[in-house]
Amino acid sequence: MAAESLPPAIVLMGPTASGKTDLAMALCDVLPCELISVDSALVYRGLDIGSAKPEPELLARYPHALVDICEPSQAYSAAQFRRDALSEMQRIQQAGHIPLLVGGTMLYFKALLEGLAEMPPADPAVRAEIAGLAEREGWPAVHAELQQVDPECAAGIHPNHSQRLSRALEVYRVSGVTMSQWRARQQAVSLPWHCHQFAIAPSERGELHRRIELRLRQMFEQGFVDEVRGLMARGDLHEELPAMRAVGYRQVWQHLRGDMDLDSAFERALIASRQLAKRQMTWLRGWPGLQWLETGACREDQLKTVIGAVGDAISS
RNA sequence: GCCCAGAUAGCUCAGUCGGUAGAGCAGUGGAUUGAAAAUCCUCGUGUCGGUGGUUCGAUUCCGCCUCUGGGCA
Repeated sequence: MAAESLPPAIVLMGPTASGKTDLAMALCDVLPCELISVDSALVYRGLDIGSAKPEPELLARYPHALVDICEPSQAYSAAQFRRDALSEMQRIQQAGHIPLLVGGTMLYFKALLEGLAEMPPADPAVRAEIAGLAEREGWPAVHAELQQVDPECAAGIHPNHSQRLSRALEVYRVSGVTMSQWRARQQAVSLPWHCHQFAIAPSERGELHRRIELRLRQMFEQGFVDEVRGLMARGDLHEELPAMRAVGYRQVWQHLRGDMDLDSAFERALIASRQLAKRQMTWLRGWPGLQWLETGACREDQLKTVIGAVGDAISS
C-alpha cells in the first residue's frame, strides 16, 4: 500500500522548551486533530509543574492521550508506549480524526515508527542481581559476562555502559535467548498511517538555552519545590524510580534531602535541561524525512506548512 | 596603613625541585530496541595577573605594581 493512500497522521517532535505543545494546540484549532503525548515524564500522575504538563484547563480544552496514565511509583516503558500509542491512533482514526503525536521522547517515536524486537519485559529481580554483580566487580565484568553469552551484542556496547549492559544480560538471563537473537527475528514494520513528520526548534542553540532558563524559573515560581516535597511525603517513591530521575525532579529531590542548597538545585536542574535538549537535537539531526519548523517563526506560516503537507489527505 | 594568603581553561582548582601545563564541572559532537527527562562515549593552546631582574631558558626563583580574600590597626 502506497503511503499516500494511507490515512494521515502528524508527528511533531522537538527539544524541551521549543514550543511544540503550543504549536500542537494551534493545529488542533485548524485541523481535525486529536493529540497524543509522546513524553516519558508526562505519563506520570503528580508530575505537573516540573514536567511542563499543560494546565488542567488546557488539557480539558485540548485532550492529550497518554498523559497521567501511570503512577510515579511504577516504571513506564518504550514498549508500553508503542502499544498505547497505536491503540490511541486507531481510536482517533475511527472517530474520523487525525492523530497528532507531539513530544520530545525520541526513543518512543522511534519505537512507534520502526517497531521493537519482541523481547521479555524488564525483570526487577534480575536487574538487582546484575546491579549487585556490577557493584562487586564493576561494569566491565558485566561486559565480560555478556561477551561470553552474546559476543555480537557485547561488541556494540561500551564496557561502562551500565544500562545497556544490564538490559542485554537481563534479556538473556530471563529468556535464555540472547538479545542478538531476538533482534535477528525482528521484522520491519510499517504503520497503517502516512506519518507526516515535523521538528520544531530555534535556529540558534543560545535561544533554546534562554527559553529553557526562563521556563525553569517560572516552574520554581509556580511551586515546583512544593510539588516535589509532596511527592516525597507520599512515602512510596524513591530517587531510583524513572519518574524521580526526571530532569528537575532529581535535583530538587536532592535539595530536599539536604544534599545541596536551593540555588544549586536550580543550577543543576538548568544544566540537566540543557543537556537533555542537546541529546534531543542529536536524535533530530539524523532523523530521516523531517520537515523543519522554527521556534518563534510566524505561527501562520508554521500552520500553513503543516496544513500544506497534510491538506490533500483531508480534503479527499 | 601594615601583615599573611591568593591571582593558571567559561567556573572550581592541581601542577611545573626552572625546559611554555592538566583534572573535575560547564560547553560541544556522537550513540541510543521494555529505565530514555535514562545511560554511555568523544573533544582541552590557556598573553599560567602586569612589569623589571637572575638565567642559555621564567608560568615556576627574586623585586616592584595591580586586583581579590583574611587578619591587625
